[in-house]
Amino acid sequence: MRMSEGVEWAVHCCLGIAWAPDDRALPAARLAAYYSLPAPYLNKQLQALTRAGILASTPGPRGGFRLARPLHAITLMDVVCAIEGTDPAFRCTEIRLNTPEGRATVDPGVPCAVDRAMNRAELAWRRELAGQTLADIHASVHPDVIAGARTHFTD
Amino acid sequence: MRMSEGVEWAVHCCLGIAWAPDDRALPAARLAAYYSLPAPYLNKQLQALTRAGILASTPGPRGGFRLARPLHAITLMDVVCAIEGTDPAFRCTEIRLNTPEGRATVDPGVPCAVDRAMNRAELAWRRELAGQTLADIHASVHPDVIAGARTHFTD
DNA sequence: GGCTCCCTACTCGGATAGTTGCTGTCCGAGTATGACTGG
DNA sequence: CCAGTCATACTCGGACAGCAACTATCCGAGTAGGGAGCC
Repeated sequence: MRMSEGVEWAVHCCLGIAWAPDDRALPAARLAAYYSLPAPYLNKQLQALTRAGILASTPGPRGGFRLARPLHAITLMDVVCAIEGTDPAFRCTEIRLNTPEGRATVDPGVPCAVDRAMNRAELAWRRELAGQTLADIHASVHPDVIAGARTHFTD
Repeated sequence: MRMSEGVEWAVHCCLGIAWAPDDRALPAARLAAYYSLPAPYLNKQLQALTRAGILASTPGPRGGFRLARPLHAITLMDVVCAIEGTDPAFRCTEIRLNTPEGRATVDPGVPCAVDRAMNRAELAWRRELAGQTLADIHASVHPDVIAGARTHFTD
């Protein structure tokens, strides 16, 4: 099980956009250059964030991305779902029904015990992600880093 | 992010092995036939469980797999780690250090805030997995299912 | 001088190849069983 | 009748293809801005 690298990029880029001046949108190319990331692929991730309603994009000259809502209203869960999708990591294929007596002895109304146990763990994971906002992460970043980003994005 | 399908197989097969008669080991082919799974690939998963010390294998005629320890001593975390590996799903690549001023402003001793937040969520997930044993799952399976499996494995 | 129109350049957006890891498969090494042979 | 030996068949174990998803990339649609031309 491996989370897409785009999630890390997405979180960092949301913070970078928050640190940029508010008066104008931040182009994807600028973000890519700042974090030394491949620009076209980063663009793809930012598009996903836009579709999820986390970012707002404006095309044309002086266009780019800006936050659709403040940092404290964006949870890590939002970002992860935007990039990775909403499907659960564990997907029960109901192999208990494939047993010789499966369809006779198993009550389809009762969910698979394995599935329930996995979902319980995944719920704890999601709950923890939903409990942390980008503002929380922002608060634990050293001010010098934020100041450095701001100057690089002001230009 | 998607968990390997082998995890589901592994948990169900551990239960199946537990339900089989204790006097002899259960061959992988028998398990595969019972759950309608591809035998060679299931064998691969069982090998992983053996390497992790969850199962014990005996080659030769009347050989097969049996539990290396009782159900209550096997957690879901054990099974997931055996199949998926121990690497965390989120792997921080420290892109914060790739910024122009990154190596100057970021203190390498302070961990990445994004990484810490993700690890916190993943820890909650692992904690929940470690808190559930196969005995717990076994307890919530209908007795008829267990009886059916036992007869099919006794033969 | 001011307004309108057009052209340019810039940006996002989705459609298109490359690569890694999971899925599925196969055959060889090793061993307990059972039969056979000799005492 | 019993013990030793051998052949056999069965099982796990690791090495080998196929496929899907992630990674990386490109080019086209759309738009704001600036300049030229006209009134």
